[in-house]
Amino acid sequence: MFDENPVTSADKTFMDMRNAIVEGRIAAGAKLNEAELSTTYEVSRAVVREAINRLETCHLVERKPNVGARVVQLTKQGLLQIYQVRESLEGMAARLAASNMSDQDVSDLKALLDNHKQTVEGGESYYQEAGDVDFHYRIILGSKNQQLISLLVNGLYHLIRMYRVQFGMAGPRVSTAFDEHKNIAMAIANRDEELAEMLMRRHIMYSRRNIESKLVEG
Amino acid sequence: MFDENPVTSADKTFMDMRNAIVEGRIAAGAKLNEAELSTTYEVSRAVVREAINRLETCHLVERKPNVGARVVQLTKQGLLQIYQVRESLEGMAARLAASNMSDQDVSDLKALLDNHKQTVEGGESYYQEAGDVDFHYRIILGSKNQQLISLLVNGLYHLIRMYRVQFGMAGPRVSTAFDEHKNIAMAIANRDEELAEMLMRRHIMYSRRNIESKLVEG
DNA sequence: TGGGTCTATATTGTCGACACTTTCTGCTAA
DNA sequence: TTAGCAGAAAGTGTCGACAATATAGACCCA
Repeated sequence: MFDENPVTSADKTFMDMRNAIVEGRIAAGAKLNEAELSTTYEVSRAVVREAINRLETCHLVERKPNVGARVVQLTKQGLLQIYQVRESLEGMAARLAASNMSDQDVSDLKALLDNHKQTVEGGESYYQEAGDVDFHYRIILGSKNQQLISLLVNGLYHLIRMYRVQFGMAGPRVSTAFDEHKNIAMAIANRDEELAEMLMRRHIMYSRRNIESKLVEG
Repeated sequence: MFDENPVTSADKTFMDMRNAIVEGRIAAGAKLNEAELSTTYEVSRAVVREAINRLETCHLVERKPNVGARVVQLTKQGLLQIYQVRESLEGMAARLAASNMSDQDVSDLKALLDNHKQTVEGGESYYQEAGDVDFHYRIILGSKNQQLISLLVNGLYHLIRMYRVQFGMAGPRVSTAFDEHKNIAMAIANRDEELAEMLMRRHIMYSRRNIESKLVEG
């Protein structure tokens, strides 16, 4: 959904590694050994290094000169900081989307939610997750602000996914979240910038609180 | 101010190229030829490629597979989009700084402004620019939100500088901006989160308008 | 003359080898 | 016993060469 097809070998290695990290097959905090990875993925070290560079760009790994790269550590504090940033940026995205989305964009968004509704009623949690990501993704694109799009899509989204997957919070708040989505879409359709931003910020805030409560339990 | 000393050869090349781009010695929109750059900076192509990767990370260049990298094009629209994002992110930084800065941080900030005042009265425009960057930088750090810090410092700030330098807007609004800084610092010292955010957002908005008016003239 | 194909050239992508730095290990000496 | 210092091992940084791809230009044909 996010990425075009990988054209170069480094593209593919980057995506493979990214998925491995997001899904925890490469553990959080783990050291990345270039030689080892190059045999695993059957490419040269140069390709692995290129892939690691890009992983660093989307904040999934951290590098230290002459020492190496590690997968980021997942912490409660880190998660909350991401949600703080998300609230601000996606709130803004919703506001901009309300003024910049084309009518076509808006009806596509509604159609997405209709589709989504079916699967929610079916109760399939994976599709719920995917649907949620897709919804947010479209609003980000709808902002038509390239800087914002780049920051969120290339910069934060995979990290968010990583937290969701590894903290085991796929498909929370299913029907509630769906209603929130519907209201946001409505505000955007009405070109109500202020309301769209407010609803999006609250939507993300609720999501954060939901996660916080789970973390305290866990 | 921003960066530690370069430890590796790629670090140095990256910084050199970054300055060259920000200051326009490598023109906006220019194609980056790896072989050529490798002779210019007297390093291997691998090092140049690494540097280009990092330049891409801070949005100063764009790469296309099998084609190459170009310096970003500066457009009025792009500038406005950056300022939109800045308003949101730095507003948030100011709010977080008001709650998270240590008392020591706050007095350092005040001291900075006092120093700054002297140079403003001296009327030295270069120091004005540097002082402005430094002020904003401290508030960003004061937010203590790593994600936010990374997005702004590694992701946006050099691009902003590039616009400022190449659109020839060094040292605008000198004394006005200084007063705004003072008010923001005051709000932070009073731990008034809401006011700090609002003042910062307006400060950046004024700055944007100032630039917009210059652009229409130019 | 215009369009299209094919070749030649330039440029990026990938590779394996070597250089340098860090880290581990075992030894020496107080 | 332990602190500290070699020396070895492991890992990252850098390099030059080769492979694959895209671009530019010549040539052909309608």
